[in-house]
Amino acid sequence: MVTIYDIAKKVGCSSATVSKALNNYPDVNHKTRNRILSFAKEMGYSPNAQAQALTKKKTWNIGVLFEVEATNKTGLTHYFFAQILESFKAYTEEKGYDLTFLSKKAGNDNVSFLQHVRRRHFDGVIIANFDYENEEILELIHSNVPIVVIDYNYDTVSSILSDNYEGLKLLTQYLIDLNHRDIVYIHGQHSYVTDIRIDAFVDTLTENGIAATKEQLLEGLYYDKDVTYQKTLEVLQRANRPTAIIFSDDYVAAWGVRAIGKMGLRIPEDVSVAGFDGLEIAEMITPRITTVRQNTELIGIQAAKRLIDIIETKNHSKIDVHVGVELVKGKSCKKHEG
Amino acid sequence: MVTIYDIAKKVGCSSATVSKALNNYPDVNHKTRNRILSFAKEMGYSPNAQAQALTKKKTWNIGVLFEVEATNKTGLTHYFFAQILESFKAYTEEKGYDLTFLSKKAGNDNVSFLQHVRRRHFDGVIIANFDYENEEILELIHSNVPIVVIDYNYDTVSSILSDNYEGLKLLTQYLIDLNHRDIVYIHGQHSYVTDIRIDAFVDTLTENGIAATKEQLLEGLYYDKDVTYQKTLEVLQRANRPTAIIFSDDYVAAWGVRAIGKMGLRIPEDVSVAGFDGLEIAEMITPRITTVRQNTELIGIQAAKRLIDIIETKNHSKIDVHVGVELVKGKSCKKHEG
DNA sequence: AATATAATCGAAATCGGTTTCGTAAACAAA
DNA sequence: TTTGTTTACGAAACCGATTTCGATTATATT
Repeated sequence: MVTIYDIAKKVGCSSATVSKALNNYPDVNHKTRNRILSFAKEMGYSPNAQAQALTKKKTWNIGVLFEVEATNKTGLTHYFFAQILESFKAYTEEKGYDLTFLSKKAGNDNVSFLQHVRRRHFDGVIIANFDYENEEILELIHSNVPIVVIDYNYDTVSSILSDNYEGLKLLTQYLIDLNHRDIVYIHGQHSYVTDIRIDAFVDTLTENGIAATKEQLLEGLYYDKDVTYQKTLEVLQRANRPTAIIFSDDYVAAWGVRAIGKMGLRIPEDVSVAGFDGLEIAEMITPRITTVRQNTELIGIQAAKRLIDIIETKNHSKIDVHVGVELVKGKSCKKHEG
Repeated sequence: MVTIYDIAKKVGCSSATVSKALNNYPDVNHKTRNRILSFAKEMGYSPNAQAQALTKKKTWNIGVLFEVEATNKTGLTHYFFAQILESFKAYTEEKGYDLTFLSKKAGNDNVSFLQHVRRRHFDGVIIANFDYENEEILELIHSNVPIVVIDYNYDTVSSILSDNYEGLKLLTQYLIDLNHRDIVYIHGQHSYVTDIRIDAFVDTLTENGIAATKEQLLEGLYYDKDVTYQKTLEVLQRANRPTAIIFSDDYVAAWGVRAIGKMGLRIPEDVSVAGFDGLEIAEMITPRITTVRQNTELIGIQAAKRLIDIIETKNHSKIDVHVGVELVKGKSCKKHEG
């Protein structure tokens, strides 16, 4: 591997001058600078990122914590978060930062997430995780590391969130406008986001003069097809079957559709169905599922912008970004003839 | 940030001794070792990975090149490759390696993939890319960096591949056994893997005494719904419509199903359909699509094993791993009554 | 008691850079 | 010619570790 010392030797100058030439310092003669630059190119010089990080105290490396332990879908294959990461990645890469996954192993020893960050000296960290109250996550959150969180809201950390209230309000109102009164919301496990959605659901019913009963809320599990399948069957077997079901997300909605089919019911004739997230899956299955699209691209970009801003300005202030949502009408909802 | 020098000062010894204690050198007294270890813990010491990499010449970092430029689906949201990466990640993390995405930017300057690797001093690189003949990829391939490639076969680099020949043979034979003769294969763009699959398709037809015509092969694009949609319509409008269609992958098969529906045809009554890869999507849509499951988990693990082996033994020999496939029968194929 | 051996430690070089500060040479101003 | 400024460069310290090798001390052997 070629070092600045090799170049210095060839050029006949000191390593200091080589470093300066490569970093555009003004106190290097044009001629020597050019000699150095051309030799560097000729010899195939690449600066050693580790050595640079050691002196500059900047690694150009962002830690990624995408661990979805609570479900059977882990980070990368989680359709929703994968999209966000994709967009986040595109933006940060453009800005020169590399993305590295955080893990609990470093070389031969086991470490906490924070220890992992300290070792690698990540410039910042992005977190998107279901288990937001995990002790190790909290340790990270309370550290002085630049952090941006997606889909959660901590007291002191900047976060990026879809307008979940608006999302569920749009969906609920849409169903109400289709004359549905008996709507069941099989929501995800409780969390900051879930509770907001539930509030929107209940509020919207109330605003329309519909008294919300506790039978209309059923706790499922995000991105868990088995739990949802069971809950769906449970709902369908009730004496008074709801006329519409809102699922926690499009993924489980797709499986809910299957459960409904198994029961010999038709969508949307017998029961209307809606999902959440705006996954491509909602569009692929038949009938196309009505859903609320979260703008994953924008979420990723905003998260990247905010994180890089914290890193580069060292201003850790909590700034929350709310990203708009959009109702996407499929073919899974129909006017209820009651 | 706490360094070994801080610990040395507290303990009253040299940094060398601290380093030795932390690295289990035998020439440190039990008592001093314990003092050092307890101080290290108390002070919250974390070794600086950059400094360690500088001396040890090992970064515990693997570069990931998952760039699917040829399609509209890039790396992470590509259902198939995301699954492989997920499993690869699990294995390498367990072994203590971190995963970092390769990019063409490093800090403020643009770099080639190889330059990026040289800067970060990745211990190894995993490549899964459609554009395997890309010049920058080739530069990487021909370097001395430990590399493992998925879904392609270079002269000198270890690769991990599904048994694609077997896969398409199973599928074709299955359709033939269902009495289909007029089968069209809308395959992906030409590549090492595609050509093998086409061979298997043609061979199997031939072995069954069916003369393969060129109308039976149509070039589509992996994971591109639009191209596939068009090609599907094209095939369906032919004077003599095929009785079965094999799509390049499950993702496009799902969209093909939609195209077929648009034409007012039923699956599998009017036309049988099959995909490839074994994505969850194949299972989610109606009817469930018959497919060939690639064992993404095993592919990821094998890739990780091979790469770590190259890294740790420094033996770069080309060793190819072939992973078995499995025919997954859905509801999309039916016996042809001719 | 004298010598050989083992146990423990630290100085210093090294990895590959960056950056401060001092200095010599070249040039301009008086 | 003398003094004052630039310009261009390099020695050396530093970032945070690892590792060699020599020195010292303690213990074992005869």
